[in-house]
Amino acid sequence: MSVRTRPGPRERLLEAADRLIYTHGVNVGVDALLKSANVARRSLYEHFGGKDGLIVEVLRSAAEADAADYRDTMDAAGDDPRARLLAVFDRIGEIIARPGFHGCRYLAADLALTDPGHPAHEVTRGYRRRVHALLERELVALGHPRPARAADQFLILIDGTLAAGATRPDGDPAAAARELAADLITP
Amino acid sequence: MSVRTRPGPRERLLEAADRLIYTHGVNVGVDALLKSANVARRSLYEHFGGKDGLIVEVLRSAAEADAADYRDTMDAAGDDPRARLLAVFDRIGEIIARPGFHGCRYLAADLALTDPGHPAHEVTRGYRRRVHALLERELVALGHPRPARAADQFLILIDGTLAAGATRPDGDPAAAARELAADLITP
DNA sequence: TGATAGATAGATCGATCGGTCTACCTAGGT
DNA sequence: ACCTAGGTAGACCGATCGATCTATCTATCA
Repeated sequence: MSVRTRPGPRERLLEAADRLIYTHGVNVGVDALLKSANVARRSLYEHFGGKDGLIVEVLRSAAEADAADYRDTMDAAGDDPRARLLAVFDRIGEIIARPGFHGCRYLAADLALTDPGHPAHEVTRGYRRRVHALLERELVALGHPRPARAADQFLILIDGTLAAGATRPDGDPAAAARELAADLITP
Repeated sequence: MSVRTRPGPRERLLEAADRLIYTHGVNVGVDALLKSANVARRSLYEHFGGKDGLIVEVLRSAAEADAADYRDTMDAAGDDPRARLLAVFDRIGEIIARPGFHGCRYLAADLALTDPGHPAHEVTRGYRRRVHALLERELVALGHPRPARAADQFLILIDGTLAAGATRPDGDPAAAARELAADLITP
């Protein structure tokens, strides 16, 4: 009643797995996930069917949040498509600087799950398509002659920036990539 | 005598591990490595001290070969620093198109080995420094005003290209990145 | 020829893996 | 008051993990 309802085992598992899978990789043990979430073993298999199902659901909800973050970032930058696009790299700079950052979770999942048939790949592919569409929309508004190709190039810059942030913490990869992006949208 | 001397267990293990670790990730089992190399269990621990030692040595020798590949690629492009730098992306395009390609092995290792103290990270860091130095050397020869920063940007483009090649096989990320690189070295 | 170093094969170790199962408990609805 | 659905706790399963060990074989060299 007066006590706030404790999140159910499904929510607790998603939250704990989101954190543990990012920090320890998808090969983190089921026991560690259950212990961190304070959830019974059985609940995992009831709600997600197994570890793979949990991984997929974690990626799906993270993708939802990250896509919303892209939208919010661009909306906060105003109406100018150019400013909206460049704001993405400022945001990525913040993300890289966050304690505990060590790379793009979607790329990490794709590289770690070497079975090309793993359902997680569909989730990451869908996420990239969404980001590509967000970028392309701005590039169209900007009147870019080849918006689809330019969105490809933006994604290359984003992936490269996240990789650089994970492996070469010195320097400011987001600012370096922002320069390249500015060239890309400055005729 | 007339038979070519069979490579020793160390060489066979390195070759098999290089292949299996790239295709199945660093979490591939020791048994699979031994079986693929036709090597006794004991030999692994004699030569490499353990699985981690083998991983480190595999990355080290791969880094040696890849650094040589960068040099050869640039040398084959002639003397013009601009041509030498852009040739890198043509080469990466070939690598991405190779059957079985699924991303940069060094980034995959860094993302999979979540322990920041794992000795493999030093190897990958050293490799990136070598590539950075190779690029910066050309940028200096080109008279680029900020060669170190430009080399950072080249590495971002390279990492992004490899990531795109691994996750979005459609399109031609190497060509897209080459365009950005050309802008970067065309005042 | 005999000694030695290095390789092979494989048993074995404790730990952990993902997954299934039983037993108990508790909150909500009738 | 009772039933039921969903949760917890934890034993248990076979498989696999990385690593250590013994025992045997083989090539090379003194």
